[in-house]
Amino acid sequence: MATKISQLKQDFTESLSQISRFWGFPKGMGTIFAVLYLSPTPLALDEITAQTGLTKGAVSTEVRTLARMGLVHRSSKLGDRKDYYEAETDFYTSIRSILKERQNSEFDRALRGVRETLEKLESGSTSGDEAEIQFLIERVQALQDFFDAIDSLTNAVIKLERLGLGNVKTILGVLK
Amino acid sequence: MATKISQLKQDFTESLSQISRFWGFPKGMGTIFAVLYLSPTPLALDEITAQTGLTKGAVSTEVRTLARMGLVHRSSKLGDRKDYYEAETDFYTSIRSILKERQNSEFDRALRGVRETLEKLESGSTSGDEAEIQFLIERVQALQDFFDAIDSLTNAVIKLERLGLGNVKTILGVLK
DNA sequence: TAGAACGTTTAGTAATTACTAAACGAAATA
DNA sequence: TATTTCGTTTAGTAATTACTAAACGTTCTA
Repeated sequence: MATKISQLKQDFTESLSQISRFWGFPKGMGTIFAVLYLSPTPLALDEITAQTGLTKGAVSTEVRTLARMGLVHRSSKLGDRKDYYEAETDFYTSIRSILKERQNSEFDRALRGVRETLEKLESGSTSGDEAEIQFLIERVQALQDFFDAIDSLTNAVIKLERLGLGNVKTILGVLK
Repeated sequence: MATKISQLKQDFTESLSQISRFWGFPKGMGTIFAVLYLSPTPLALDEITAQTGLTKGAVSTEVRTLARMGLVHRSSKLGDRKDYYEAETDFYTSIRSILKERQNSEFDRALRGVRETLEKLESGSTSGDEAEIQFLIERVQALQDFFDAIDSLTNAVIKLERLGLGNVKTILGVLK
């Protein structure tokens, strides 16, 4: 027996909401993206509110952060005051801008904190038991190295044109 | 002028808390890990509560999820009823178990949801405008491909012995 | 067997986050 | 200039999440 399109869209939207929430983004963000992603044409704010059940306010703010992350694009029609939004369909582009976005965040400040701890320890300006200081240097250094590796990997991904299956297999092959 | 060790530890711990929160884990989890990570010896539950300011209950539950993720290890001393915890220091090991952990989660269920949507669309059992169905198939398929790529990459990382800086540079070189 | 020393669970609270409803401002239209 | 049509902001509420305090069960010790 046949499934209705509307039902499928709803299921899909629900799945994307979950995924969004899982990655620490508001559920509504996933919902909005899903609706835009399944629309062949750009949608205006009101149409989004209608299809998601969220309020104008919520859609307004969340669609803005989606745009900042590069997951949706804002456009406008001549002689039409409305803003229109459409989903980015190239995820390799999206992932790059998301990662970039994250680089200037709280996260980066925290990373700097770790680096500063390390620098202070190494500069010899720390008072206390010498053996303990040596131990701390080792540990913090190891963590710092790890962060650096992640950072390199992130930058690598940012620079990639496409993160296709072929490339992934190449990576595996090289490293094995 | 000299910085006190205790001050440095506190700053470091604060940084790790932020990082933890940023990745969607409870702040306290980062705090606990930091305390363990900076300790040369395994710590008992009470010592952790003392150094973090959290309560026994909170430490008990959070240390358990840390253990499940492979970020800390539980041990015990002979003739001592206490549990002792120490931090995993090989982050490449940790990251693998975190990723594994995540694979059997809500997230995976959501992914399956997307795949099902695609299968229903492709099976021809969907009622509705044919052109629209075709459009939906394209879109959902593209997303599915993306997820598959991510999945491959994740599995690749899981299989890696070490994700050291050298390897990352190799990846970059190969893909450029 | 009573008591102490553990870790766990539970029930409730505090803090955070996601959202709503409504006021608002700016731009277009009458 | 008054009115409509848009998007944004704000102030408050609902829902979720992180945590506390205390009861609890178990195992060891006296």
